[in-house]
Amino acid sequence: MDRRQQKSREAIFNAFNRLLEKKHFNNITVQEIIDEANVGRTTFYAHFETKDILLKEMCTGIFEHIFSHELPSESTHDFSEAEHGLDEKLTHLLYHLKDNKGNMLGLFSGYSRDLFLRYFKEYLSEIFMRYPDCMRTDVPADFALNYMVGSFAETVKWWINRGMKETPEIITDHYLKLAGYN
Amino acid sequence: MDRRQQKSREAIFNAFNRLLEKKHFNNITVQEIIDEANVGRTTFYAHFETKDILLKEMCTGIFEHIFSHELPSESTHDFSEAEHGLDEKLTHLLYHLKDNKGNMLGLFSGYSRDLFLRYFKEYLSEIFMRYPDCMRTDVPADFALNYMVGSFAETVKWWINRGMKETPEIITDHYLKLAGYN
DNA sequence: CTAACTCCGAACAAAATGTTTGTTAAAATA
DNA sequence: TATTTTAACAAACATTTTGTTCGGAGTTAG
Repeated sequence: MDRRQQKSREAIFNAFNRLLEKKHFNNITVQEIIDEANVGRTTFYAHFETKDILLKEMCTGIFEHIFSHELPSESTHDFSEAEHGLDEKLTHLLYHLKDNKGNMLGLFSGYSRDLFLRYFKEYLSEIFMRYPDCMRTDVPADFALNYMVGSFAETVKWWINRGMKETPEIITDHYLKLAGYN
Repeated sequence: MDRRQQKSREAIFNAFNRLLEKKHFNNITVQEIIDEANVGRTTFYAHFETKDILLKEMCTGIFEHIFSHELPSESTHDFSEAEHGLDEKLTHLLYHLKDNKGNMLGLFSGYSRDLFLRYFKEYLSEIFMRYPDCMRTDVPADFALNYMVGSFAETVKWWINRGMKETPEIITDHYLKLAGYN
């Protein structure tokens, strides 16, 4: 890919991220992003059709990076997955989030956590679906999945809200306790 | 209060609600609301400073109505509360939501559920805090509260998403099962 | 009845949106 | 190296949205 494209794209992402630290997504204008990123108006629209698409692409970028470790390709020998329990997976995931905090401070700790978490849940479902054993069977399956994903996302939000003070191990432990996994 | 004010306010709420059924909050303009409500531009801004405040006032209006039954004043004799368990409270709450569906279809089933749920959770916390017994003690108290509120909100979202097919009793039962209450 | 209040439409400036145009510089290709 | 493609850019543009101001007309309440 053209080096210039990367540079522009990067500049826009960074500017957007900086703005997200200070303002809510809704109240950020394309004009502000352009000014902050110091790119031409035309350039922005050449890269991103709308502000929403910018957000979406930013999120998928993060998640594809984070979840690439968590979701090994289908071709991988299956027992390698079985080796890692759900608790290890979740802990590992939280470590990735904590590490990425610096890069994605705007999305994580800004006024737009909810948007971030909406995309987060999509990827989270993939993980939980790989652990059918931890799913309760006395309620409908999709209800159970939604409950696990939703409550974990809420847990992460709680964690982020307070500045990620606790270790990932502690959070996973608390979560799995309340989820009735232990 | 002036009857004209009520009429205008009502017209704006209804128009906003109709628009929320079709479009996401972000993509609704004040102009559209004005046109749909058939009120003057000046009138809108006389009532609501911004679009966000309009949403907030609409939500608080709903919740104050719904939760007025659920949160009796402090002066009420306490044992009347103790009579009703958490399960009955939640079921009762879900019935209110289901009844109000017609009026608040836009908020409930539109593209802006997340916004609705954010305000919802604030009121929900009030309820759960009245039932400290159902809160786990092997994790921090605020973690437990956040977990209960968050997972219930996610449950409600799931329920709404699918058109509220199940009865409130069923939903409460499923939820309390997974919350480890039974 | 009167005084205060509310609505309305029109007009307004300021800001944001999304597109077009021609030019310049960088990258890919041959 | 020379050529061609590609991207960035500033400037200008029409359009839409925002939020405010004005005077006039109708409604409400004391």
